[in-house]
Amino acid sequence: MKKSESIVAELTRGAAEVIQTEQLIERLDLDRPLRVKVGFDPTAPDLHLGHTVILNAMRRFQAAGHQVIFLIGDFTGKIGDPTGKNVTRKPLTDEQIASNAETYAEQVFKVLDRDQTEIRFNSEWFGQMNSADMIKLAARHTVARMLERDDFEQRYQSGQPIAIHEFLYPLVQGYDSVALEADIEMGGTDQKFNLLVGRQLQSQQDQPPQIIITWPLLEGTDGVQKMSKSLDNYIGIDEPPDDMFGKLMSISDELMWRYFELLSFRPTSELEQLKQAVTEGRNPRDVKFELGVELIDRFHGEGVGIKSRDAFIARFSQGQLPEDIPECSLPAPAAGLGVAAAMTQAGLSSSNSEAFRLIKQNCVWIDDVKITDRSHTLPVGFNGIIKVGKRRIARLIIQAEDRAS
RNA sequence: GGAGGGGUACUCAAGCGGUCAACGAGGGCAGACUGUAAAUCUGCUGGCUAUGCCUUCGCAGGUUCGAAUCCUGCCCCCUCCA
Repeated sequence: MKKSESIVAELTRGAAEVIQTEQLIERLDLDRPLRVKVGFDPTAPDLHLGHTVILNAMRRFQAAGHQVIFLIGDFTGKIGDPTGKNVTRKPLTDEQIASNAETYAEQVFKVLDRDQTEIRFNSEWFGQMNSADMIKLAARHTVARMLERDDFEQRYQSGQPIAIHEFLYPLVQGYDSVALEADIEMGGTDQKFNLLVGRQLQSQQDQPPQIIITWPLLEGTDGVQKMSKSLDNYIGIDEPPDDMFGKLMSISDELMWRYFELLSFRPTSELEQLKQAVTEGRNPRDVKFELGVELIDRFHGEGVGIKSRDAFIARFSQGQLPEDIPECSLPAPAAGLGVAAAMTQAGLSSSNSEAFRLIKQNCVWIDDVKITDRSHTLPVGFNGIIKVGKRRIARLIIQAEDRAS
């Protein structure tokens, strides 16, 4: 077995698909740093665990001595991308893109090695193209082939709109590979079509076609849909450790194994041992603790994971109050402030109506006394703990309203 | 350009002159059971200065005591034909 064959197994561990493995081996045998392109659209600057699946893969290539290209699709972002939600995405402004790109860069180097990462923007080459060039690019592909893409097909069949410009997106992304002379492009499994277009365009330009590696999309905390900010089922890598830990604990046991597989750095053999232990009666919750500790350590520093775990046990298993309760001072007239209004102003409910509903459902507690009277009023000078359900908690301080000063 | 179908709350989807803040399902929130798990069961799910009032059914007008429901114009989507 050639040297590269064993490396390939390591580099693609957990990948959904490699097109083509033989080509990858050949390319690795060239014994030069390969250009590994991964595109990110600039709409969602807050990275979540789903993004880290591919970042981990990129890091592995860096560890093997290759050049990773972090491509920000700023030009593409201005077009608007067909999203997985089958809705036409709104184009972004230059300002939004600039600030999003900055946030991206900050977060990405929590995982990637800065020295082996090339950050590029596709407006570099598309900004210079004129309409004739763009039409020439569009002439390289047919409508029928575009409609092969699964989400276009589905939207077309189900009567959802598809704007013409959306057809340009795969071509633009494919052309990025030509411009960057990518050896390898990686993406989520949903990107397969776009990645293949890159191969086609490169061949047409007499470049060796890039090797494609797709990675599974991580399910969100609901365990069904892919993790995404817009579906609010995500765990952000910048989230406070305790929140991150709590969210990880709320995933189902089944999903836990998926997270282990795609996010943990533990070797496969160790995962098998954990599964075996659960089969033999170990509480899955305790195994989930280990996952939480590992990930919190990774994003917040060694030792933080254990702290989060202990805080979690104290709060939810033993019912203690959390250590740092957010404090909220609210101004009130001399007559005091209604609980509902206070809840809304403190961000514990989204509206007064919502607050009244919560009170009606007997889940609002003030200093361990259940509130059942919706007109309950907090007097000026009040200082106490309000709990709404199990998770929302705050210290409320009611102050006299400022007189005109 | 012609013919037809359609736009309802976070999503899907009923309603087709008053009993509609709008059936049902999903999602979400809360409760029970737990391991803040899943599954299951229950309640809630437009807003407000709150037993009443206000705003919502693509947009703008109109008819009517009364419109999501009828009429007119406009916008958008889909299908077939050109």
